[in-house]
Amino acid sequence: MGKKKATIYDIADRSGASASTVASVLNGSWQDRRIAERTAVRIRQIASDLHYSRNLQASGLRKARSGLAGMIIPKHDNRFFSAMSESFETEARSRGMCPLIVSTLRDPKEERRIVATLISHNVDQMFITGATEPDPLSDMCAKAGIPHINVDLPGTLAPSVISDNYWGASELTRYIVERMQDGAGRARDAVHFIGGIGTDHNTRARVQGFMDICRAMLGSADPGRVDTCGYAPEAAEASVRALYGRLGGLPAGLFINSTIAFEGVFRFLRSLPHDALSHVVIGCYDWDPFLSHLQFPVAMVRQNGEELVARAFYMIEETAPAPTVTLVRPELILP
Amino acid sequence: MGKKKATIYDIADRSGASASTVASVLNGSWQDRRIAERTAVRIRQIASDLHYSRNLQASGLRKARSGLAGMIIPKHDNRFFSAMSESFETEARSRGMCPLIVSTLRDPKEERRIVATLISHNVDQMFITGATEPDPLSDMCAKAGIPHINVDLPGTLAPSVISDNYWGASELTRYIVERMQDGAGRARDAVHFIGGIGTDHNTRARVQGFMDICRAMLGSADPGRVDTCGYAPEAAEASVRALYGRLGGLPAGLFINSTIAFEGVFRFLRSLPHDALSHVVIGCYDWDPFLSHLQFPVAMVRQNGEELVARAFYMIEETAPAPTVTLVRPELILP
DNA sequence: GTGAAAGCGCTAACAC
DNA sequence: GTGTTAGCGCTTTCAC
Repeated sequence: MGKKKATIYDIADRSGASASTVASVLNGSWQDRRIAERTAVRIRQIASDLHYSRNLQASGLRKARSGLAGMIIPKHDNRFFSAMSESFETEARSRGMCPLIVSTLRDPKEERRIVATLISHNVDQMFITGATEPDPLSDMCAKAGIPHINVDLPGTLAPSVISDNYWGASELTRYIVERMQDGAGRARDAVHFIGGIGTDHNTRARVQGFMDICRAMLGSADPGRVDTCGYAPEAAEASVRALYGRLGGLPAGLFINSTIAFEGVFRFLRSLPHDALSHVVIGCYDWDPFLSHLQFPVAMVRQNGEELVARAFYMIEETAPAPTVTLVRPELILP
Repeated sequence: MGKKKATIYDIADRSGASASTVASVLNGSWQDRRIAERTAVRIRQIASDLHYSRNLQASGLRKARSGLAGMIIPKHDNRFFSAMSESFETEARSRGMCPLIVSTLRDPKEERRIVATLISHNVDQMFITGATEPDPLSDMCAKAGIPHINVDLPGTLAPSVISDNYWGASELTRYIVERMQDGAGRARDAVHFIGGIGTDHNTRARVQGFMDICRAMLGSADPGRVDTCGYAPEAAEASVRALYGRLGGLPAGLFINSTIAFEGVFRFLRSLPHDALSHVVIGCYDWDPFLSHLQFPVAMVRQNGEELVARAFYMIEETAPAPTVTLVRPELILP
């Protein structure tokens, strides 16, 4: 059964029509060709009898396209990126394309290997999301003549659509500092930044926003209050613990840079007596539903993955887009 | 730059070799053809000068394959499925295939549409994961001659690899009941099951395990203690609240069927005085790292997505596999 | 060790 | 309204 897939020739034979007639009926171009309704119906009937399925490889080869919309992401198992995947699928499908999403595990070498594979599969466009080194990838796409765009992390060779990390961090910091001031005058009256990677573009923008607001609202911004200890929970846990030791207690405010880092911080906080937490204002850059339900309130910054993807599609469809950076505001979610 | 991609003919022209020689050098079959090392080197040099990239569409068309490993999943934005995606990618890549993962949003119609698309793209194999109606999809794959397998939810027309839900639920129930017995003799000394969909295969298996252990350990299993109220947090929250009202307090044990349902239950529990929770034993079928860090202990069942995928690959590579069901044990994670 | 030629399934230009 | 024909870029006999 169905050993060999039926082709338009099989249908042409059975129907007495020619291959091109069959093809145009089956690929939707029959209106233009003014094929008779009767012919079309007959052909479709036979096609379904034979379980015909169009061979998009052959079609694509001929048309020099594939109908595949390619996207690379760092990880599938991540709320932010998996939400982007879903938006990407929706947008791709609404354009009649099949989404092809592949993860790179943040490895620059793997990024290149995978982009090469997608190019070989003739993807019609490439979304480069969260790439550690976007420019070499842009280069590869350019050489293959494939429209492409950077998402979430910017590059210099193609348009980029990224979160407004500076704005998000500023707002979150402002929220924290305002709340802190209710109990001003105490010692340890500063806000501390924990998590992220110092060389990462997004972390840098967030630190910048954090520092600027500290300077504006508190009169000073001490770099010693920023610990970009990485994203690992263990590192973040160690970081708060050390901080707690140094200060002899919790600081007035905590800016945690990602939910993953938050996991570690939370582990430490949970070990403290309950009322130790009552005076610290906590904010987390990134969103997770469970954080809304803890014993203490947490403000969060939720990135707008959907909008990032929508804008990226919009931009990639421009002719000759300039390598500009488009910022998309995240949302501040208050407890 | 790179407007038109280079083909083997461009390289043939420049190198003086024939297209077939170039092709075999560039696709790895040159060892068999005993192409001279010198020729190979020269060709590869020119290929890289021209930024040649193999056209897998043309290659696939000719070889009647695509190099694509297809998988459908219900959702990307889900810990379990996104973890499976990562395992799937690893396995696919190690076989030299490109993973093509598409989500269906649990809509049977969309499932069929997407499977049809993947078939049109000539995927070499199809992994049908968490499909609400797997059999029609099997049918489509069979007619197209595509090896396929069901994962996570079983079908009757193809081999299936699924979690041992009965075992997982039994173990979780046993854990809960054993702990409950420490404080036995109280009223409200029963364990209640909340969440999931009664008609869903997996939920049914879990309810079965739950009931069997209740019967074995507590002497009776009251169907009134099972509320498959769906997966929505709101529904689950309403369910515990009602239960609390009926019993005049919390039951001795709670079996929450999924982390999503848990979110709702948690919302209610949090509203209770802290010591109200000290006597209830809580288990959650499914795993989320944040649940390990709550104010009260939670036992969890963690499904082994990696093993599911590994087994599925193993089975799909069998010749003429029977439509058997392979069970993979989840892991009980104690607080 | 290498080349010539046929053909994978489809589309598009042109013919009638 | 529909048929004929020439490829898309590659692989694969078969020939030498």
